[in-house]
Amino acid sequence: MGLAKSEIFTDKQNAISAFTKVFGHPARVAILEHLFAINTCICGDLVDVIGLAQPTISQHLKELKNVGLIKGNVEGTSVCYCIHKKNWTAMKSVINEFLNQDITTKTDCC
Amino acid sequence: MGLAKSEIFTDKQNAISAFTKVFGHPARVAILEHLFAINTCICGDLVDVIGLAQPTISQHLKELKNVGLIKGNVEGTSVCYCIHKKNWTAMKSVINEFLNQDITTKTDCC
DNA sequence: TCCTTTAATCGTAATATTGCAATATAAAAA
DNA sequence: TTTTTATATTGCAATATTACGATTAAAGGA
Repeated sequence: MGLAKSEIFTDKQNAISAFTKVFGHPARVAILEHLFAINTCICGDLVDVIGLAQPTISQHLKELKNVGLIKGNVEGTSVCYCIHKKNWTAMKSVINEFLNQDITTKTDCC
Repeated sequence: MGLAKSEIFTDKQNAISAFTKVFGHPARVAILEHLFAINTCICGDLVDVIGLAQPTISQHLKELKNVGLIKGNVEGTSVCYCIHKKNWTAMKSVINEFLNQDITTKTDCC
């Protein structure tokens, strides 16, 4: 298979897994951290910062763009990427709702 | 390949991606939501609740256990699973630190 | 126009993931 | 002891992911 049966899950469950799936690779975590750390947006030097080949970085950027967490802007021969603030904030509230489920009233079974 | 070059990333980056990777499948999100919703711990009726075959659920539970987010307790012929509270809380702080990076001072490039 | 720079895309190899049928295991019940 | 119940494991097929070399595309400069 290799294909998740997403049709049997809720939209919210699929949304949570879609966002977190993108975070499920250290390169994409590193890319996002760099985008946050650098005040001005970044393009091709991600290749030097991360240490993966250019096509690999380009592929990871594409996945980040596909879920809407970054956006790119063509500037001459290079492309400037940055965090998509609005979508990042929206994603945060979805993930936080999931992470912050009430744990206190539950009794451990083991 | 299909294999992430985890050695070129920091421990924190790898930890973030390890946790979120587990959330990157709707079935595991659904399992965790159910474990949170049911006050008493749950074992095999996850198969009915989720709608995947028993070996598939068992496999997802294994992955959740491997990252330490749930724990299981054998009770007769059945196994009682529950959230590993301490590890869940620790995971939350790691993920939250990543999600809550300062976004306000950054200027959009596009 | 031709070259350089930058990034995307294509093609492909290696590996991982998802899902399930079949089977194994282990404890309780009959 | 045999049977039932509950879960884990094995094996496998289909698909996805990761990574990169080679190539392409598009803009700027010589």
